[in-house]
Amino acid sequence: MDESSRLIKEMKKRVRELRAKGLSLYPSGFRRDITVEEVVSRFGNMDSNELEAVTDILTLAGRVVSIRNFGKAVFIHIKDGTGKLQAYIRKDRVGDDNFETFTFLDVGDHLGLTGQPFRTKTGELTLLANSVALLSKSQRPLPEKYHGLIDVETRYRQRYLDLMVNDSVRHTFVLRSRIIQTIREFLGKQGFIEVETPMMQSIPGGARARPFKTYHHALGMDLYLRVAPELYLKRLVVGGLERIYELNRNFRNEGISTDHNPEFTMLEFYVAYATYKDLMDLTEKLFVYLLKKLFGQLTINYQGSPIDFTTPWPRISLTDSLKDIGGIPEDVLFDSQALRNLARSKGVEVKDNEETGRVLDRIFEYVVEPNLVQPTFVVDYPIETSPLSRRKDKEPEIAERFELFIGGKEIANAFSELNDPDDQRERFLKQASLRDAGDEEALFMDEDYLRALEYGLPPTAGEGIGIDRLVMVLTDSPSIRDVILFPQMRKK
RNA sequence: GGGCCGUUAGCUCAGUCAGGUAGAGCAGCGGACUUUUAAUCCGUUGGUCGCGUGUUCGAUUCACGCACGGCCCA
Repeated sequence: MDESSRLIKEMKKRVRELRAKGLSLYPSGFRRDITVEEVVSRFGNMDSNELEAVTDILTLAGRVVSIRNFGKAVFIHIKDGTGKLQAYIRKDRVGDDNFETFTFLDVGDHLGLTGQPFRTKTGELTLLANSVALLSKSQRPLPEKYHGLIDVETRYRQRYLDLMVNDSVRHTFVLRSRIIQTIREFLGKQGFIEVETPMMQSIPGGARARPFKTYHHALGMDLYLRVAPELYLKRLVVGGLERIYELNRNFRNEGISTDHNPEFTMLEFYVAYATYKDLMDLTEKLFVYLLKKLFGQLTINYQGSPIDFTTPWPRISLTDSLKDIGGIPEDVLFDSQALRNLARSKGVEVKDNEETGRVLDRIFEYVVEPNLVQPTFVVDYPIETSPLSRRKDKEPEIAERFELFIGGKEIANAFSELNDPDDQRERFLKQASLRDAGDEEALFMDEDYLRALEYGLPPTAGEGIGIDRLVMVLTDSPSIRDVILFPQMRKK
């Protein structure tokens, strides 16, 4: 399709002609000695007179993003990884041969420049060029300079164009990197070590989710892409790694939405000799560290709503949240049939054989979750939807578990780990029967994991934080696709 | 999986209601211009109107199907 474009044909034809003339369109070896950012910081606050005294010859490089040609002089803007700078090229200064470059220069080409900084009469800091050198020829037209690239499909499929043209996109992904770096920094200071566990697993485990399946030819066996690292991380705690984390990709074979991408980044961390309550405190500390480090304040804006991370955050039980925030009457909450009827009346799809805990979950997602804009811990989940969580000693049907909600999204899920191998076996068996009944998200029995538990997992608490959703909140992005460089797309 | 919306030049968008084979700006191309910055001025090229089928003398326009995308729901 692109190949039939007249414009691209023209550009490629010109490239052939230039090559035929012996021009090097992709030369190597050009060395810049300064970035745009450094030019601005060194010379940005000097006035015209001060700049005239500057004798430094600067060498920089960047992509040409605009050209204003005056015949015997040209203004261009170049953009490098640090910013945008204007350059002024006069024929009488760079010489006739060098100035020839502008007979074939396109927006999109990479250019190397040497020259001195000065201020134009409109006051813009500009490089007065001594010489120019083509560093890399563009053979395709760039999106328009004023409106930029808007088409979301092109932005996702050809993210490099999006990054080139839309500055806020670059900012979002720089911030994403800083968020992840700061999390690692925090965890390191807290005595955690980072580990890497298999992404290809013969028994996918650790979360209720349908896995992707693949095949290893040499081993002759099926493998699954992991839906969570959880079971491997807890094996490591059995082995004596008491504070560990993994920050990497999970894969879930489910629908795509503004909050879901099939591959997504998850932080999971485990602390031996701790409970889920300790993790609530640690989570608050982590967020305060992040917010202060990144923004210098604890308040941000998400999609028009202020979010205040000042601690402590409210802790509310699942049932209280359904009553007080969701407006579900108490008598309905504890009446399985009434609950199903209510769910259906609200348009929530409920299967007949579905556990009551799952029904509660779905109603929660519908009536409570969107309202949890400020950071909120929801605690006390039913054991039946928490097959890897420890029971509360005094309420064995309730798990020692919390989920954290921010901006109406589930950001984290944590619990005191179930370390009783016999109870865990029972839970796996329950899941296996769900799987037999057709529940493709139910957990697989994992004998090897049970064996590890039989050696003794210390009392441990573990937490998972969805990094993509966290980045959404911190970068004010409405869709997960805005924080994943190459979101999953259908093949075109 | 369902509903709604979208797909027109390289990019950003009109036009479609009411059928008669399509326009603008930017970009491109030719020309002028040595402090412009959405440069300006003169001239000019460029389209499988997402794909297919149907209705019609005639379809970018109407109908149906499909593809891709977006939002909402599941």
